[in-house]
Amino acid sequence: MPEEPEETSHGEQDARLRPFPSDPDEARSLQESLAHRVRVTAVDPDSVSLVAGTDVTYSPDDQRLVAAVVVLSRRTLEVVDHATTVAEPRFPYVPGLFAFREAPPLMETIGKLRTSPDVVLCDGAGRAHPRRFGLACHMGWSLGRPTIGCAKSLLVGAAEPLAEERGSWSDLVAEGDVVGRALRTRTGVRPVYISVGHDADLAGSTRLVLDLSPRYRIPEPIRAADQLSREILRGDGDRSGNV
DNA sequence: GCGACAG
DNA sequence: ATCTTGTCGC
Repeated sequence: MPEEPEETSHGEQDARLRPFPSDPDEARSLQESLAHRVRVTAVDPDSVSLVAGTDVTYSPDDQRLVAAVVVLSRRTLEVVDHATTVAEPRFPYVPGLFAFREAPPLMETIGKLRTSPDVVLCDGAGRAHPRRFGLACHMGWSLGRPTIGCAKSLLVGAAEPLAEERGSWSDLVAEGDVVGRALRTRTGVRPVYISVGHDADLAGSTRLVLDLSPRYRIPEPIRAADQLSREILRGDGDRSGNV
């Protein structure tokens, strides 16, 4: 459900109605017109109760996908809710247009949750994007709630060198802008790349993602969504024990 | 023209 | 992303 009913241009009203065009050029111009709407707002990790992680897995022939969203307690990291959607890919993978492939099934899946997460952690980029409107921004704009992008590799820019210790970070710079941070979630392991999706800030996002990654490189909510989507794709019979 | 390119 | 288990090393 969209957010506040602000001054909206005709173009943006149109975007509300058709947020996922199937034409690549139309998709790019939509990103350009929406990038300025990303809100950077301070997020206090300690006030976050529920965090959702999202991921999508594809069948080898790319004829089927499974979108998964898992909600964990920020404090205990226990799974409190989850939902999945099986669908057919409607948009090809094109670097920079990832949202048009993954956001539709993810939005549908979030709609199936019975809980309402305070923050959504997306597997991909937020503002660290050629037009500053990656998947996490698109999700945040569509949901009207805080989102954070957490990518395993870079789409744009370069990260300043960072120390080997867990918790160290450095600026992620693209075209002269600080668009995110490289964050070391495990000592001696490649960093992950954090960027603001919507209604978040880099300082709060960095702390939150670090708190959510006590043991592995990838934060728990995204790991849980990754595992769940793979299980469903494989057609695992026994799913008992899951909340 | 060439290389890079979230998942 | 996906095809895929064990294995080497800290």
